[in-house]
Amino acid sequence: MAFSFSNKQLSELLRNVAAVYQIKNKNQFQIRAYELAADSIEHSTSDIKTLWELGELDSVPGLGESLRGYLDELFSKGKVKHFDEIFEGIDKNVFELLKIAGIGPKTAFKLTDAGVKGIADLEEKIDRGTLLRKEFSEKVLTNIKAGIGEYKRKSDRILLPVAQETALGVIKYLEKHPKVKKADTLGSLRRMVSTVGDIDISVASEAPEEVIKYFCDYSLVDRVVESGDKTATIALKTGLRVDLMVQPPELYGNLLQHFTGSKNHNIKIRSLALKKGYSVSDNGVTEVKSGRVHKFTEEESVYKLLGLQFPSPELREDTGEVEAATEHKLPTLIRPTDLKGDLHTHSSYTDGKNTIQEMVESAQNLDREYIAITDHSYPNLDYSKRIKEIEQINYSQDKIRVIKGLEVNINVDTTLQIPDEILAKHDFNLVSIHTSFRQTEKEMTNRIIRALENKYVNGLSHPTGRLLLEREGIEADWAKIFKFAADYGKIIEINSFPNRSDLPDLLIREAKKYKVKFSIDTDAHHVDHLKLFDYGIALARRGWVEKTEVINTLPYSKLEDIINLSKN
DNA sequence: GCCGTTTTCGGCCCGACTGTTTTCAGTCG
Repeated sequence: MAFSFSNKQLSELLRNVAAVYQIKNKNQFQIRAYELAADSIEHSTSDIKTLWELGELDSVPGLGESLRGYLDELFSKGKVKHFDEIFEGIDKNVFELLKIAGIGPKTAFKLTDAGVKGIADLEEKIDRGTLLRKEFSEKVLTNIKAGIGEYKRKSDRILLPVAQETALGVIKYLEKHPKVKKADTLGSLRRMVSTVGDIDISVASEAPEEVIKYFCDYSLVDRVVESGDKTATIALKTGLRVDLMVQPPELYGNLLQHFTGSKNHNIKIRSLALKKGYSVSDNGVTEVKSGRVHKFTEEESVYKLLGLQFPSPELREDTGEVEAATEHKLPTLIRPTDLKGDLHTHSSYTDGKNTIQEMVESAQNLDREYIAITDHSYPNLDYSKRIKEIEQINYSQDKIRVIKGLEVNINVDTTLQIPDEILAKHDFNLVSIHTSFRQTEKEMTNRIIRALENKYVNGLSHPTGRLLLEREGIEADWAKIFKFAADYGKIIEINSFPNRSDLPDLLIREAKKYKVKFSIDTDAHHVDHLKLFDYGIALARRGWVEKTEVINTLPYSKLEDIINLSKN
């Protein structure tokens, strides 16, 4: 008898242990070990329980002998005696209160100790004034109350384009100030993570106090959370937080470097720097012995001083890029200008908003060399009419080639939604899952591989089927699917649509190991969507993808060799 | 509690801001 725990549940459990250790004033490095293990599990592409079953837990970084032992106990007995002892005397409401910004483990503990039963109860007790006492001053409670308000207004994370739009508004406002020399995004936004929790912005200026005051006066501000000499945080009316970091222009490179990488990237860089005798921060790179400070206007110089190849922001996640940069073996990442055409788009024949003609004209205006119109496999569709229309467009002009494509549903019984005779009349057929997302891993893997076995099928689109902030992706044996795709020349799509961003970056890295060929597509359902390539490119770069691994970097003439296009 | 091009012990990234703090703890990124 074994007990099941998802990666998310496991990382939450370890984070809770870390929180209680903080309350109990345990060794800070022990606390960090638990947090690092939680991060590692949360970001793992493999199911931790499956790894445990295979006896491969030691492949997970951050899981040492002790933690592997605890997980072993957890999976076999359903609980861990050591953890139960740790949690003894700790009200479980502590963990709910931690969701409020500004409340950490110690404050959460003090609040539950004072009888608080959760977030709603906390708000009520603050309003009634029953919490006011020495350890919770008026100011502290006002701050917490504002934090609760923001928690209720905002969703956990927002999609990258939404964050970018908000950030652009702030940056445009900042750039109007005469003392602002430069302004950029930082953090997860600059790394182009598909969902973003808050917005970080950098400014180069000789007059930080003036800029910070100006920032706090931004029209969409709900409240100023904090503001000091060189940084400030505001909460917008939407509940979203914006952090500002200011440094003089001669330290702007150091600032960008300090606040772009993930927490673990930064820790690794600074540890590595220490071994070389440097202390790295946004105030410069200091030679520990002499105290000499290196200031840089460009962040490239920081990495150069440390003897590292420059890692593009998208790579700075501590997933091997620091090691690769040490050996100067970072990949040459694909760029937006490398893409020659789009291989996944829809028209008004199915659920697209524009006609084929309109889609083609827009694609041509965007300098695409080709576009595949891949409408859904609706059983009642007039396929001959659609094919004829595409052929006529190709006949009438030679500026852009239109590829007759389809996006075919894979039925739950592994068959395809339409017969082979229809597929055979098209030049590019993608398959995808649009129903029954919750099959077992084994069933789903079989379903996808059966579909890819069809000789008329060229590739798999939006492979995991995830919808960010809405729906988890399917469970499947990706290693098996990637191996099959690589062996039989089937393409795995990187879907640019921001709420899909599918494959996820870590699975792209997995797929690369099997030498899978990708396509980067927009999945456009409207002419405006044809511009979404940048998000697919960003995702591919986060997955370390190079130009040569993506088939639609090829010109039409070379593409024909790969997908056997019929002459039309 | 983890980990190793200073390996099985002794280290473990760096700093800003707030509150009420006269030197620091808590929180955050």
